[in-house]
Amino acid sequence: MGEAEKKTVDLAQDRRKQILRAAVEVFAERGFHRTRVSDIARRAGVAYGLIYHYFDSKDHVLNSVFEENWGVFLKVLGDLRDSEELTAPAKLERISALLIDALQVAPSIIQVIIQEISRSDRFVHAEKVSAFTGAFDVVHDIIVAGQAAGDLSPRLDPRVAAYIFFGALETICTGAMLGTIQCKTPEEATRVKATVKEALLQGMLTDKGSEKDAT
Amino acid sequence: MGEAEKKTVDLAQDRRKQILRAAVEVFAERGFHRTRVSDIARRAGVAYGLIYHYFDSKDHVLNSVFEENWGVFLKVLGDLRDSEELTAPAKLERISALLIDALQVAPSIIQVIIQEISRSDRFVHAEKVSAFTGAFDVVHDIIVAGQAAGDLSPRLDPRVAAYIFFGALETICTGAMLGTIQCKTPEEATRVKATVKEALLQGMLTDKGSEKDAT
Amino acid sequence: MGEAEKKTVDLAQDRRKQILRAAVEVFAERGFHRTRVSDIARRAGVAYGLIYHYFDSKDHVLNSVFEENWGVFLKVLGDLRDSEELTAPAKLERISALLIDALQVAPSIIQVIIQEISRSDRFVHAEKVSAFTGAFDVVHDIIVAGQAAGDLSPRLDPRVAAYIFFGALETICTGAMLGTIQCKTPEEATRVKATVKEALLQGMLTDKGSEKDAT
Amino acid sequence: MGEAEKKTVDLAQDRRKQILRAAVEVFAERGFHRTRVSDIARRAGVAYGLIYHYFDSKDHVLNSVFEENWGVFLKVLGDLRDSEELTAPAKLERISALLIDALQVAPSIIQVIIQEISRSDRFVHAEKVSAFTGAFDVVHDIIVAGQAAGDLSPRLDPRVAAYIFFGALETICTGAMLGTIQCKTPEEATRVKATVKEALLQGMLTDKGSEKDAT
DNA sequence: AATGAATGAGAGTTCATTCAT
DNA sequence: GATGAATGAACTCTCATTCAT
Repeated sequence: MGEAEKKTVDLAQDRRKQILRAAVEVFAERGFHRTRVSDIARRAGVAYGLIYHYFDSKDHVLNSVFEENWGVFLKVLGDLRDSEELTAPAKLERISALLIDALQVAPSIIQVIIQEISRSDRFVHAEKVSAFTGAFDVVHDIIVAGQAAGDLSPRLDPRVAAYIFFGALETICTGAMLGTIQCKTPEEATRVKATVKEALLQGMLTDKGSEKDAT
Repeated sequence: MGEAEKKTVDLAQDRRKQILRAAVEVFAERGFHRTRVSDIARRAGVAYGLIYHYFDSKDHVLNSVFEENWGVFLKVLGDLRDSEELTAPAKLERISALLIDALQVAPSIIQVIIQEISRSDRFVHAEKVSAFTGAFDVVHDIIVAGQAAGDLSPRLDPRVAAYIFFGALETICTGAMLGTIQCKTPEEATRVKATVKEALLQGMLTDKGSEKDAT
Repeated sequence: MGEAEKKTVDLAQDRRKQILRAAVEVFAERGFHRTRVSDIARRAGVAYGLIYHYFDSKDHVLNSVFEENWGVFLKVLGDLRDSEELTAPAKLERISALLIDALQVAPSIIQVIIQEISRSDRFVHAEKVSAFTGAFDVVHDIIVAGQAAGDLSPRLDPRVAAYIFFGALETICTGAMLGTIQCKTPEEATRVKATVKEALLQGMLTDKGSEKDAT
Repeated sequence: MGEAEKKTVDLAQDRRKQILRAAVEVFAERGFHRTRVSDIARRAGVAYGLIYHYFDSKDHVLNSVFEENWGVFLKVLGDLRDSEELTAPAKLERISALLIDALQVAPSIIQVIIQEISRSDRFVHAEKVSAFTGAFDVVHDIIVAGQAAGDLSPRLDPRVAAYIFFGALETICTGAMLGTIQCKTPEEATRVKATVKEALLQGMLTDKGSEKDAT
């Protein structure tokens, strides 16, 4: 490939990324289905026709957002699961930290993924479900391994626990996006992480509460 | 009001309920915006024009679903908060049990509320946000009170903890609706409730895990 | 079915017919693909949305034109073939007369069918091809039978002859629609029929021409 | 003009021809309006922008196909008409032979011309009509002359007869392109020509059929 | 000459909503 | 009350054409 060709390809990739970035922004603001193709175009500063140069359809744009962002996250999750250096609780803590940090770096992307992952066409678009279940499976595996190692409570249904873990994180993302959870500065993020760790790992109870609760 | 008139009103109320029930079903199946007014009508067994006799618009139908169902739940939550007989942890446990039980009785309603509460039109429709924040505030208040009473960990940011609590329950609802969490029989429900209690209140860690984690 | 319902059905059928008539007119004038759905609507004096009440799509409108007109013609052709009272030449003559008469009664319909039967999406829309081959088969059968009875020249390839027969008629239709063949009055029609009969059955040659041509 | 310049012009002409050839192929396969400019380009192995160096528009490409192919045919037809060595029937036979032979050499070109000549845009693009009427006039003139010479039946309306003649040939072309008329090998072509001659000149009737028909 | 990114008019289709019956 | 025919705004997608490189 010559220099000139390479440059052209790069430019094309840039345009693609530019459109994708714009799409993420407007999807985050208005939601996928309230977003018109022309909204994406306007935000990207291009004609709407151009979007069809780079993507097959509006749906395809969303899918690309998923693939090119969630895929990376999934990869990291997978590596984490397979790591032998960390205990299960440490892995879970790491995952929540990852997500909360991502929230600071790229809140829109997280928002879109979280929002649209559970869109009702989920029954139709298998990729999205599998995107979700992919991450779910990792957490599920970590919990099972943690129980086997004696680090996590054997009284947890690992499947339900994985849902709880994800749900907690998802809602924090939503809160962050709504601005009802402050999570912009490193300090704020640290505070959020601490609460997640406390609530999910140590439990919300104090010893006192725990005693009373001894049913 | 004469007998005849009263009967007419009752019949009208029946029709309204009939449409609302149908709406909940199809909203649950397809999501609000993928549902056509004619879908609701077909499910209800009426002509679609009739829906405009009882509701101003399609949006209005959804709002009614919220008001007439979530409102009831909110009332119960409020009463629970104000109860002086229960500790904060017991109140939280009660709330999760309420929701999980509701999931068995009226899964569609829960699904619709959960699905649409976090929809992107939330910025537009204030009722829905307030519907959500109404419930959120209750949980928040309970957590704050629990911390004050020494029953709940003072290390929790109460706002974040409330989100975590809600998120966990929300995702369980989603899992139940997707069929990936079994929650139909009383036994299954009990098991789910137990995991929620264990994970959120006691924490996922065992003592062993807890020691290792003593950072 | 009550009177009222029946009337409603009739009115609906009327609207359908009204749209179909308008469609035939504009298809004849501009061709199918140059015709916008809104053109049909304007001609029919309705909103374009209404067309989608009665037809699934623009394609469907065309298909309906085919089915509801060509189908009738095909039926007549089939009956003609099966008639035992007429010789093959008489049947062919009858067919050409049928078409030329139809041209006076409903020129637009004939034009649309002729024009669009050979549309290039013919490879896609099997109905139209079969519409054509249906008619073709009848003529083919008549020619074969005529040869067997000794009424038609055994030197004809029946398949090619059927094409010739149809092509001659088709082009006359085109000419009539272009206005280059006068075929409006009964006298003109008679004259056209006579030439068709003369050219196709007797042949264009005179005896004199025939002798010279005796290769 | 220097050698180099001339070579450039030739190359330019080659490119033009290359595009035109590609256009004919895809027009034949998909029809003019279903063909995208990019289809032509892909088939020609050039960028679609280049087509606009050689042609003003997509329409212009089609027009060029007409002019540069039909024009040649028209010239031959004109010469044939003016020939004093052949009788009218011989001329007609020659024309049909010309077309059927062309069908073997360049079926796509014939197909495109036949298909698009009778398209609905005919009212818009005068060239195409005149292309058609040019050929029509020749046949018309030949028939009139043949009648005057006593070689062709005086009972024919020469205008209608010319249409019949053309229509027969046109449909044979269509059949050949659809593959329903075998016309590839010289033997097959001969057979087709024989049927055309028999049907149009001698007539389809046998003497027996002729007697019965003596109305 | 050659490329293909960029543009935007234009077309088909959907569906919430209105309203005459 | 009840129906569904009728309307048209809104939206996605196509593709001929232009133009900077």
